[in-house]
Parts: sequence; structure tokens; C-alpha cells
Amino acid sequence: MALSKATFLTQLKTIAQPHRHIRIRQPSSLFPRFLSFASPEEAAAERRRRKRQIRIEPPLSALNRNNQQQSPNPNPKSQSPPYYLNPSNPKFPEHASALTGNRLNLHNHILTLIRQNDLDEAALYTRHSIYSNCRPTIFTINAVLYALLRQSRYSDLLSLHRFITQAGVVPNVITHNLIFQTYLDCRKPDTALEHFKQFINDAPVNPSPTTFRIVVKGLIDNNKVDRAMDIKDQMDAKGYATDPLVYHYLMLGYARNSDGDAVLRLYEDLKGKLGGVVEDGVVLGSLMKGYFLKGMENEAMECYQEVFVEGKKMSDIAYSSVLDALAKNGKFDESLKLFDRMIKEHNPPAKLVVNLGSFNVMVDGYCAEGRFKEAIQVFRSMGEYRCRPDTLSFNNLIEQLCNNGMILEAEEVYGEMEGKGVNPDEYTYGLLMDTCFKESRPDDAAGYFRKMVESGLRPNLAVYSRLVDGLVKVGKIDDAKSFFDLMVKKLKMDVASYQFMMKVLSEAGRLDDVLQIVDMLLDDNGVEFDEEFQEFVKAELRKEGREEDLAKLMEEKDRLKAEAKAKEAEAAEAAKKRIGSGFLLTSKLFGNKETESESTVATPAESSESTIATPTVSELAEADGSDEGEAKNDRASEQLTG
DNA sequence: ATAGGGTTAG
Repeated sequence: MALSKATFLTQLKTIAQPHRHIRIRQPSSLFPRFLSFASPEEAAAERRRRKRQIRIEPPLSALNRNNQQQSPNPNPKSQSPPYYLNPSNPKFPEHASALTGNRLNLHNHILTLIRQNDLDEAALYTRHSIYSNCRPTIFTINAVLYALLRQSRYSDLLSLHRFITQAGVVPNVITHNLIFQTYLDCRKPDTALEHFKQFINDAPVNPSPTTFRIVVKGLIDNNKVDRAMDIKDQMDAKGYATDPLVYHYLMLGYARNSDGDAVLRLYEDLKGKLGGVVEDGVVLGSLMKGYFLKGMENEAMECYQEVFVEGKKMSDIAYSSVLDALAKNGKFDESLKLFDRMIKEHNPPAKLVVNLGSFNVMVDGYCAEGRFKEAIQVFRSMGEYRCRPDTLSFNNLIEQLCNNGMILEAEEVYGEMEGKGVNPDEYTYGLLMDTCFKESRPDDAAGYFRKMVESGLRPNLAVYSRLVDGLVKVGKIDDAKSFFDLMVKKLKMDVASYQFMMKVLSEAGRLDDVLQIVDMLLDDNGVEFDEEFQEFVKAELRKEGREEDLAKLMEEKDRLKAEAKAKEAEAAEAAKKRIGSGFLLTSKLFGNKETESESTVATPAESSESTIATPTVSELAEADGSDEGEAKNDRASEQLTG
């Protein structure tokens, strides 16, 4: 049953995703937060203090489970076996004390790999260790999952999660939080909610206050305000402490839906729950938005004054939220003043007032005022305040410039990315490509597309279609065809994209090329070459009286297929005879075993009905964060229905 | 010792 080590390694390599582009999305909070404490110990002490503040009693259900586990079955009447002997009961995650000796060494080794940004190696090493005599702890696994999440490598994350689940590693609350966030980040709120529900009902551990923050924030970002409200209600019902941040998310969600009343209602609710005083300034921005929505400008500006009231807890991000409220509601000058003040107060590492978000808000503000030069200026100045732009903030500025006829400025900004160590993504190239077409620079447009492919990014069908369409429109048929050839194996082309190319070739009198595509379609199962499609091809061939060429080609194909089949049968027959005579076809047997081990070994959970199917390796295989939203949504709906 | 505290952009 056991696989040889060599075989196992090969298998690991197959499972591992190939190395892709590296896109770092460091949460801006990590660095400054570390810096704001004199030592890591102090930071840890502060975290513990905060944790204590918001700690709540565990729900009864979990307590019962705990008791059952520790002193099984105090009731002599009951015949059921002790809790821990029932394999269908949830297992408890490992305690932190498990992280010692070799397992601690392993942990540190993997953390080092993460710090070196070698996530492929970190994930591979984690998988490898699962079946070694030194299992990684859940803490180690969480660290890898989190690193993958930070870089939006969702498919790799889910694949690793599935792997460890199948291997029987018990997730803790952090693992669950990471999974919720993953699904929410890649726009699958329903899947996230399913997991959340399962977690609440079945997991032997409690949600943390952070769990609610993650889920509420993610639902709001997916415009599921009602669902988010449900979560808040659950939080209340379970007796969790009132969390201004959760209220802020919800208020923002209503503000985005232009429901000012709901925003104010939530604020009143919060105020009531906190005994009439909201010290945390984190809700000020969303509250102002609520007032602005209701046309209550005076109230909004009164609210703004609270920013400067002594005792109001104003963080860098609370400030940004206020900046945004001002800038988007006709108070741009006021936001400039506030920003100025923030900049002056900003004194890292002692006091952090501005961050990447503040700059992005200001960039948007300037652009909305048509002051693009100043937008670029303020964007470039952020380095002076220890803020580093990321791909998204670059894309934001580049898009604003592109959409306002400033392609040259946009390209200049794009040109600054490499020097700053920020990688363009599919969106960046798509933007530049589209704009170049608009500006009658088709060759440059094609150049951006090519660059995107060459740098290992994966354009989706929509971008590809815009490319070939743009090239054909200016008569660059050869170029379009060469991009078709380049992408046909890399993209899941649909019938429309095949027919588009065939039509173009047919109109250029290149029917042989059309037939060549048919030939390929007959080999490949990606798209079904059905009657309708055949009719389409016939109609094109008919123009030059070559209608019968299609039938000929198809017959020839059938003949070749039949031949190949016969050969295969012959080979199988021969193999059977050899096995009969005691000869083992090792490669074939090992091949089968490998497939089997991925799907069935160490998966007792999979048979249990109560367990949500863990994500498959192929799930989201193409949804690695950086694709265009439209494609992501398409895939998401595909997967949800499938 | 593993998440997390908030903003913004498609």
C-alpha cells in the first residue's frame, strides 16, 4: 500500500502548482504596527490585553462538548460510548504546546521560507511533512495559508487546505477564518457562508470576534448587506461584545447602497449599546456618509468636527474614511486641509496617521476634480511618508489617466512600477491595451498583451477577444491569427471566439486555415463541434464551392481515430497476456495507485455527510486573484452551479 | 509562536 518515496515525490510535484508571478499584497498594517511597539514582546502583550478585553464566554454547546470530552458520560443510563471514541465527532485542534522540538524546527524553517517569499517551497514542504514522522502543526499550516492568501493565491491555498483536511489535520479557528476570507476575497460569498454555517454548527471551537469582522466585512464587500446584518444579529445573540468596527462595515455597506436612514439607525443602535458614547472614531467616516446621503450637510460637518475632539480614538484608517467622506461629497478643499494636517502629524514610527489608503483617497479626490497632475504628484509623494504603492493603487491611477485621455502620463506611471518593485497584473495590461486601441496604436496594444503573456500572467477570454477584435478592425489579420495560435491552448475558448477567427480567415480567403481549426476542434474536446457549428463551417466553405471538404476532413479524422483505437485494444490484449504469464506492468499499476492516493487515502471525513466538500484541486485553478473581475465572476458562477 | 484594526481602487 505504501508508495515508494520517489513516487510520492513525483506525486507531490504533480500536485504542486507551477510557480506563478509573484504579487505581494502586504497588509499595510503589519509593518507599522510592529514598529509602533518598542519590542515584539510589548506588541504581544498589547495583543493579549486587547484579547482579554473582548473575551467572551464560550457558548454552551461548546462547553458541553468540552465536558463530554473530559469526563465522558457521567450519566450511567446512557449506553453511548465516550465522546472521543466516536470517530464521527469533531476532533479538537492541537494546542499551542504541540509546537515544540522537531515540529517547532519545522515551523521555523517554513516561516523562513515564507519570509523569503518562496511560497511554493513552503507549501510543498508542508505537504511533504504531513506524511513524514514530523507533522506540521496547524499553526505552521495557518502561516502558509495566510501567506498564500496575502498573495491572492486562492487556488493554491484551497488545494493545500484540502490536502491537510484529507490528511486529518484538525483546523483551528484561524484556519476557518482564513477559509472564510479566501472565499469572500474571490467573490464566493455563498460558499463562504456555507462554510461559516457549518463551522458554527459543527466545529468544536468558537468563532472569535475576528471571525465576525472577517465575515461581515467580506459580505459587505460582496454587497450582501442583509446577510451581513444576519451575522451581526448572530453575534449579538451569542453575547459577543459590541464591536464598532463591525458597525462601521455595516454602515458603509448601507452607505454604498445609498440607504442613509439605515446608516443612522445603525449608529443609534451602536451608541445605545455603548452607553451613549462612541469613543472609537472608526465610525465617523461612514456616519458622515449617512448624513450626506440624507442631505444633512450640517450634521455631517458637525460630525467631522468630532475628529478633533480630545479622547476620540482616531487611527490612520479612521482618518482615511473621513477623508473619503469629505472628498466624495463636495468637500474636497476640506479634505485637502485635513490631509495636510494628517501629513504634518505623521511621524513614523511614533505616530502613523497617513497610509497607502489615505493617498489613494487623495488621488481619487484630485482626479474627480480634474486635477490629474496633482493626483500624480501626490501619488509620487507617498514614498516620503513611508508608504508604498501596490498594484491596485497603480492600476487605480493608471485607469483614471487612461479614461481621461492621458495615455502618455498613464504609461509614464506604468513605467515607474518596475523600479518600485510593483508587478503589473492582468488588469494593468488590459487597461493599457484598451487605451492604445482607442488611441489608434494597435501595435502597442498588441505589445502590452504579448508582454502580459510573456510575464506569466494569464489574460482571460474577454481581454483576448478585445485584442483580436481590435486587430481585425484595423486589418491586422495575420497578427490576430498569431495571437489566436498563441492563446488557443492557453485559454478555454468558446464557440464564439473560434467562429470569430474562422469568419475572419474565411473572409480573407484562407479556407485552409479554417479547416485547420476544424481539425484541431475534432481532436480537442474543449468545444463541441456540433451540427450547428458544422453548418457554420459549411456556409463558409460554400463560398468557394468547397462544402464537401468538411465531410472529407471528418471522415479522415474518424478513420484515424478508429485506427488508434484498434491499436490501443491490441496493446491491451498483449498486456493482459503478459500479466497472465506473471509479468507485472509496474508503471500502469503505480499510475493507478497515485491517482487513488490523492482522492481517497486519509479522507475519512469525505464520507461524512455533515462535512462540506473541501475545495478540489482544480477549483479556482484559474481564479488566482489577479484576473479581471468579469472572468472571476463567470468562473465563480460556473463553480457554484457545478 | 498561526488571523486580526478598520481606508481606497476594477
